[in-house]
Formats: sequence, structure tokens, C-alpha cells
Amino acid sequence: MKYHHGNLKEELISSACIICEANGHDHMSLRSIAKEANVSQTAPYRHFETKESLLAEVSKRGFEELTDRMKLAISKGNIKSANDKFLEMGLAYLEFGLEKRKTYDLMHSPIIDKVQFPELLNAAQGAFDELVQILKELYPGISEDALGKKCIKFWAMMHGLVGLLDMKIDPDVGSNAGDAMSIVKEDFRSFLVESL
Amino acid sequence: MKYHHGNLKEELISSACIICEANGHDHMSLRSIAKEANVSQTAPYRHFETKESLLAEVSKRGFEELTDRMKLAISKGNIKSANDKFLEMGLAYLEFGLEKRKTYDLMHSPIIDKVQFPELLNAAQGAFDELVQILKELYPGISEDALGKKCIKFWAMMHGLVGLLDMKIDPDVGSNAGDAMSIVKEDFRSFLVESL
DNA sequence: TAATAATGTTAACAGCGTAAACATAGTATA
DNA sequence: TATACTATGTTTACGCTGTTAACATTATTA
Repeated sequence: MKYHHGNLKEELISSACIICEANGHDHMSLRSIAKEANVSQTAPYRHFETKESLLAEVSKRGFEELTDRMKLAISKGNIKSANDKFLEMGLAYLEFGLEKRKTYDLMHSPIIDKVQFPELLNAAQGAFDELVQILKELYPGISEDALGKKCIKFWAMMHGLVGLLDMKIDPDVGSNAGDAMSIVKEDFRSFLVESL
Repeated sequence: MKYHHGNLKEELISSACIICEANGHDHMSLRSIAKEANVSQTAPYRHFETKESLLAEVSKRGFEELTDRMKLAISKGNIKSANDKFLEMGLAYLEFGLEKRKTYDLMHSPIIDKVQFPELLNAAQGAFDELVQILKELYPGISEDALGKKCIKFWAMMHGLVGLLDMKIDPDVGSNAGDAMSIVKEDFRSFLVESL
């Protein structure tokens, strides 16, 4: 049993990522993460100033994965048109939000002030930039102003869609035709096309 | 100094509403609320099973206020067309989300399982129904299926817009033309019109 | 009037984030 | 190589939290 762990910081982060996605960030205690790493309850403080800064790291990795997924989605070999790229990217965003719902919640939780964590802010901006790029391709020659509005519109819509699925409000207006997720995923293409 | 407070439940709720909006729901302790009501730390447990159920009540009142604002917005005397009604309602939604940001966060926070609080679920559905009604007016004779999609689209967009403003991502794509809120509010009408 | 229900208090529990003081291991310098 | 320094761990302790159990007081009902 060695005194120094050797790779504690990394293990704490990846543990935190797992626990966060499993339990939600508000059911995740620093102490339990430390215990899982077989380390004393205060050991994390050699690597993170506060619990919040560990959560910021988890959030950052979330945005990095989201960015990766968005990039991957538009680089699939058989996709040519900007339109298709955009739709694939939107789907990738949605899928990330649905698959990693708890992490997604953390990423958008007000408990972490992104201004206080520049690297996190940067990671979030990275994902947003993917949308900007694809919209520039989709609307060549668009003015900066119009582009800004498009970005807001689509980012908001995608973010809103993910959020909607968590609300238990039935989005299909009274009928009981299955859960929101399947509806959205099925119809997402036509849904977005209509919005273009 | 009387032993029985007389109106404790109501006072706890309204205190909670205020503290929640001031500090955010995760910086609000049951004990502090009890103390503010000059009552012992465990007194709230005579009226609420858990802290969560008090928060559920706060959330419920949030949805009720949101619904009221949406109703009020479309009943202004000088508004005639369904189109205008819809835009006013959207603005009302946005304004609520921005003015009562912390409460809005609670209302959409995953820490409260709406299924566990039927009255809360009902209140949330009430707000959603306002959107459904105005969209039915806006698109007379629309199929249930198409209506469902419209609802999802606009609810998601409005919810997403509110969420966007909290993210520190600069939504105007690089320029520094002020904060997101003013941009969105200024351009909201043309923004939504474009989306209709 | 007596019993009961409603609503308050006090005391206590375990879990939490965090700080301070201390211990050990690895690294750089003389 | 010996020594100082830094990085990284542990132990202990503090105040705050949500919640439960046992008890006290008031209001209501039979």
C-alpha cells in the first residue's frame, strides 16, 4: 500500500464523471468519490480547490465530448450537403443530451459559474462554434447579425428540446402516443427542416 | 409570544419563494427558512414531509405565475390577431424566465420529480396548455400531429432561449454588442416571426 | 369536560464541505 | 550523497445540513 496514489487527480475526475451521470451532480459527494479511490476524505483538496472546481472539470469534459460528437457527426463519409451535415449535428447534440442527461444537466446548471472557470467556458464555446461553422456553410454570405440570430435560434431549440424531454409535460398534446424522446428522434429531421 | 404560529405553512412557502429567487434553490436551507419565520428548525416538518416537497410548492407557484403572465399577455385589450397574441405570449414567457431566473431554474431542475407531485405536474401542464391553445388559434384546422410538433418547437425554443441567456457563451458570434438578454428581447418579435 | 388531533420544541444523528496541523514521499540543489 | 523543498497524502475538527424521535402545548371534537 503506497502512500502516494500516483494518478489521483485523473481518477477523481473520471470517478466524478461516472457518479455524476449515475446519481446526478447533487447526489454526488466529494467524500464518496474520495472513498471510492481508497483515499482519505480530504485528499481531493490537493488537486481541487473546492468541490465546485471538480464539478467544473466534469462539466468541461462533457462539453468536450459533445464537441467531439458534433464533429464526428458532420464528418461521416456519406454526408455531403451542408443541410445533411446540419441535421446530423443536431441529432448528435440531441443524442448526447439524452444519453448523458445528468451530465448535460450539470453542464447547464447555474451552480457552476463558467466565468470562474475559463477552461470550461472555452470548452462550452467550442461546442457552440461547431454550430456557428455549420450555419455559415448552410447560409453562405449571411450577415453576422443574421448569423447570430440563426445561432441563437437553433442552439436554443436544441437545448430546449433536450430540456423538454425531462419535463413530464406530455408534448404530444393529449394523445398518448409514446414518450417524448421517441417522437422527437423520429421526427427530428422533418422537424428541423421545417425550421430552416 | 404564542406557541402556535397560525399561518406557518403559508409563511414558509412565501419565505421559500423569496429565498429561492434570491439565493437559488441550492443555497436555500430549510433551517434558515424556519429561523426567518421565528420558529424551530424542525417545525416545517409539520407541514412538509421533506425539503423537496417545500421546493415542489415553490416550483408550483412559479408555474402558476408563469401561466398567469401568459394569460395576461394575450388578453391585453389592444391585441387582436392570433399572431400578435402569440408573440406577446412568447415575450411574457421570456420575461418571466429572465426576471425570475432562479425560480425558473428550480422549475426545470431535475431535483424535483414532477411525477411525485401531481399538483406541480398539473401546474406545469397549465402553462403548456396556454401555448397549445394559442397555436390552435394560430393554425386553425391543424392536425393533432402537426400541432404537437409546433408545440414542441416553440416551447423548446422559448425554454432554450431562457437557458441560453444563462450560459456565458456569447450568442452574437464574436462581436461584443452587449449582453444576450437585450439582443433577444429587442429582436424577439422578428425572431419569432421568422420561425412561424 | 375529557380525549384526541394538530402543531410546536428540544435533542440527537449521520453526512456534508472545508480548514488546519501533521506525515510521508519524491525531487532539486549543495 | 546529504539536505532542503515541494507535492501529496492523513488525521482531526468545525459548523452546517436534512431528518427522526421524544416530548410539550394548544386547538378541536365527542
